[in-house]
Amino acid sequence: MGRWEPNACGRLAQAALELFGERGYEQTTVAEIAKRAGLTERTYFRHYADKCEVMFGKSGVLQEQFVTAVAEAPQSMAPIDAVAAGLEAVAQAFADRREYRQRQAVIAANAELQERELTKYASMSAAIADALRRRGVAEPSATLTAEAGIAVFKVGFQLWLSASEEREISQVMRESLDELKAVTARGVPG
Amino acid sequence: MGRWEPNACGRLAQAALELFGERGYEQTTVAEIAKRAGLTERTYFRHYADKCEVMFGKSGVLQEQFVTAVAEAPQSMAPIDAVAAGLEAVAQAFADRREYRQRQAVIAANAELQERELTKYASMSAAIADALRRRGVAEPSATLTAEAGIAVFKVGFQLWLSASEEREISQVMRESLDELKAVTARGVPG
DNA sequence: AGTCCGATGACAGTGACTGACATCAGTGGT
DNA sequence: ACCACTGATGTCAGTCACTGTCATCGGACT
Repeated sequence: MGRWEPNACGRLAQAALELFGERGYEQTTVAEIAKRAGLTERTYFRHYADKCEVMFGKSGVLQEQFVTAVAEAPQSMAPIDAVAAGLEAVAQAFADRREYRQRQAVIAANAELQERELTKYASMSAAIADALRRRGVAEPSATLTAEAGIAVFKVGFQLWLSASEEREISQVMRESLDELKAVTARGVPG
Repeated sequence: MGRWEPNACGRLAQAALELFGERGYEQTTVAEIAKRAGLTERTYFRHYADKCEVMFGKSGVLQEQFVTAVAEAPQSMAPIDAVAAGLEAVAQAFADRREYRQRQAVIAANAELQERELTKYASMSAAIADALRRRGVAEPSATLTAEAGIAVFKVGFQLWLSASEEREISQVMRESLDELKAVTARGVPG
């Protein structure tokens, strides 16, 4: 038993999510997470760099999907439209809201987790900017377009999660992007 | 001597900046910072919540200036122009680049400090969105406009710091905002 | 059976951060 | 001058995140 049970990472992530939900992030020790997963504290830190990281296991996959979609968008597409393609691509990965709601509730309850989430978004933004640069987009346009895309993603994701009625996330993302385009439109009304 | 020396906060901030620059953030202990400031570790934590915070003393002032400018912009102004007024206002606060270059070099050298910097930006963004809402801007426009403003600030600040020739920061901010407007412009070229 | 390797356990240690209590400097009242 | 009061500081013990090191175990391969 114990040793050599498969999927140690997943068990740790599951245990952490449960415990953070039950008692809160700060009231949970890493030793407790490891114990619930049938492992030791030392082994926890061999799978996750710190106490936060266990909540962000899938963020790498998301980033990769986004970047790939941006990179593979037709060269004729404007940068902002390549980013839109990236948003469309990642939207496919989000299915049932329940999971994400539970997860976001845990993150919303703790400043340390929110801080780490911002880092993940920043990492995505940097990776997207990089993909845009490889498409020939110059600075500072690449960084600004990537930041705009992440802003749309953040807002769209939040809207999708908190909406009372179930909606298509890709639809929400498109609307959010349109909203951004509207508020940054050149002409000053009035 | 020792006790009751004035400006404990400032001495701690100065000591921290020096030590982080000399040996690096991770190679510096809070006890060492406190000692150089003529204080104890315990007193450090009475002035700053954690080891990072000592680097971000002035961020609150910056946020207040930005928010005030947004709030006081003429009601006839579009949201994005109120944010532009905020950018203009904070630009006044940045004088010599040397200070900021040293500071940003320290931050760039450590992930924990970068993470905290993102939190400060997020706090500014939330405060700006709040000011926009008080101007009657609805969601998600308020959040998107605020995020766009922060993106412009980040990019503009970076450009200003890294430019080879000395330039007016308010000018750089205006150009960055124009660039954002350009990349988010509706029409797809080609 | 013997050998090797990667994942885990055990243990000691550092440093960030906190709670509780004592102590000191300056202030104001008498 | 004396004394109470307040707020900033020092002291000390303790928790917990995180790390380095070495022993140990399970499985694969020969």
